[in-house]
Amino acid sequence: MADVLGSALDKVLHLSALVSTDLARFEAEAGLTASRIHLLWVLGLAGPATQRSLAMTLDVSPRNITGLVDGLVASGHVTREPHPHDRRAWVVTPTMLGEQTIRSLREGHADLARQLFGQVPADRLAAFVATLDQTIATFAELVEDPP
Amino acid sequence: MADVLGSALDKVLHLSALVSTDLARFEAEAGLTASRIHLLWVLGLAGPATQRSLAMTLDVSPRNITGLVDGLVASGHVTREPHPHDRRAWVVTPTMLGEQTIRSLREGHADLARQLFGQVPADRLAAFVATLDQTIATFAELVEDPP
DNA sequence: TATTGTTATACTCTATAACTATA
DNA sequence: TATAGTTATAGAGTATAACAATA
Repeated sequence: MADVLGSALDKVLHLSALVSTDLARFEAEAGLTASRIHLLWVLGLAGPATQRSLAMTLDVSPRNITGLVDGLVASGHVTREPHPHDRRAWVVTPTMLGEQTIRSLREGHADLARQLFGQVPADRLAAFVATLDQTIATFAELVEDPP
Repeated sequence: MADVLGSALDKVLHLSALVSTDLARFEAEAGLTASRIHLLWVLGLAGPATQRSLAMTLDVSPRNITGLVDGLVASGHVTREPHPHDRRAWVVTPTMLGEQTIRSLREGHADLARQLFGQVPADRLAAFVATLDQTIATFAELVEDPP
């Protein structure tokens, strides 16, 4: 009964943990960490960004971004360019290596999705996604108006 | 097309991230960290355990367990008892506070599952769980026999 | 000789607070 | 006065390697 509900949640978390395992393989191969990969991913989505905007997007302190960008500059994945109109700010831009990493990140993500869900019939997959949507929406309501 | 597949994966990860947010609230309330909560959770599932077995279960170094247990002893959630038959080993056991924390952890988990999935019709939930099972099984095959 | 756990050392992620340079 | 980022400081999680005590 209520067991089915808990089991659904457990399985979502289990799948998510498995995907994290897969990411860990990528981390090892690329010599990066999860946080740095996350930053690169965001750069790939939104393009070059100031550290301030990265701090907001990643929901992390500005000081933390300094450290992450330091690491990515050292490994050659991004550069810090002067901001064209604001001499206080830096613009963080992926290098060619960074762009390449972002591409393989995307490919890995798409491959994994294809492998995981490719065999699921279309109607069942649609229902699956709809249930996820409903659940995510429910969660948003909970956060706004806790019981 | 392939977009649906990626979207399914993204949404699983999104829901998982939301659940982690919820856990963060618990962390703040209980004055604990995610790693220490994870250790307590495992103790709740399997009962008192040696540090060695905790290291294997949590897939973390023995040294790391020393630190986590140090923290949980300091906060009064667990005790280190001498192992009855092996004088090298400690047995980590929840205190009354630890047991109480484990209980509220379980309750919070069950509440969340009920809130998230309670409004989903039974047949749809069953299909959801079946899709998760299939996906998790697919992943296990991938890991054993990478493409 | 193998196992359990700790000390030593080091790196990353994270935060807050104080500060500099610039807007 | 407010904002962008860095320096200073601190704590947690993580790892490997060397070591002690015990099996």
